[in-house]
Amino acid sequence: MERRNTPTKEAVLELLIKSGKAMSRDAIEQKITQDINRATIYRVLNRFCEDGVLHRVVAEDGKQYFAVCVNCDDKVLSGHHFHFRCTKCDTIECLPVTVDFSVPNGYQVDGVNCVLSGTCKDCSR
Amino acid sequence: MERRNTPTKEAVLELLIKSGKAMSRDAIEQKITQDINRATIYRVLNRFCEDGVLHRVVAEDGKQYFAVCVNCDDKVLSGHHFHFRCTKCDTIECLPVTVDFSVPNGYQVDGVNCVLSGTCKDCSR
DNA sequence: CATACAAATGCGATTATTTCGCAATAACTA
DNA sequence: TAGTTATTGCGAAATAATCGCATTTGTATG
Repeated sequence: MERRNTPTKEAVLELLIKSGKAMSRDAIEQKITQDINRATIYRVLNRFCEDGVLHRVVAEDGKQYFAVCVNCDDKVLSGHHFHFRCTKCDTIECLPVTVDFSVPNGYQVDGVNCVLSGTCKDCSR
Repeated sequence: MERRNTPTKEAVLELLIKSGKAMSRDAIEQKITQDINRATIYRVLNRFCEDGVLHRVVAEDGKQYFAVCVNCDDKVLSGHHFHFRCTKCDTIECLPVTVDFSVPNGYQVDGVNCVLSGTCKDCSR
């Protein structure tokens, strides 16, 4: 199952890089210039997640958001970090804030999904 | 809009207290003895959340889970705490681990939704 | 105890998100 | 250039959650 380069994949990735935020399938479909099928967008996103190109966040609205984590060089963002969902402008962004925790004995953590919600710095003025 | 006591509400709350975990509408409908309509369960749960009796968690599966936070006296659990979703037994529980963070200037946090996933202590042996 | 008002419920339909199967298309390799 | 197979489009389907509306029921009042 080797990957192939397609205009669709490139367009989705480029959009996510340019936006600098985490986007839902919905938002991607709206913002993207070309016409891509809904199911295809999901498949592209899921493949990118498998390949470690994107990471997936599930917000309190139950929807999946995908981000390319622009600052993956950043040591703070390379690990698990908080996400912030602005309920005003309805965007999700990666916060440069590491998620720190220690679980009780016997628990094995495989995934971390932390989303804060409220008003972002652009909307709070 | 004052609240009334009904058998339905009592049954749902009792089940959640007894379980000691966060349950989805689905799980509640399965475990509860009496026959309650799906929409009603959602309405009961939402009302309990409004009244501060339950708190709502959205897991990475995009589903809503409701917990009564058995240890609300516990100073750790009274505030925002991590939740743990076991992918083996598919249950969600409140962890006695506080969520600590400090957001960049300008952000105003209204909600916290933090879920760790993996294998719980019962399933990891 | 009977009555009236509004909250709560049941039911069916509806919206929204995500996935799946299958046929057609297109990217890569030889 | 041809063949293999990953990728896409399309329609259907699965799942979660909500909504409108008629009916039931809890509670306060006379």
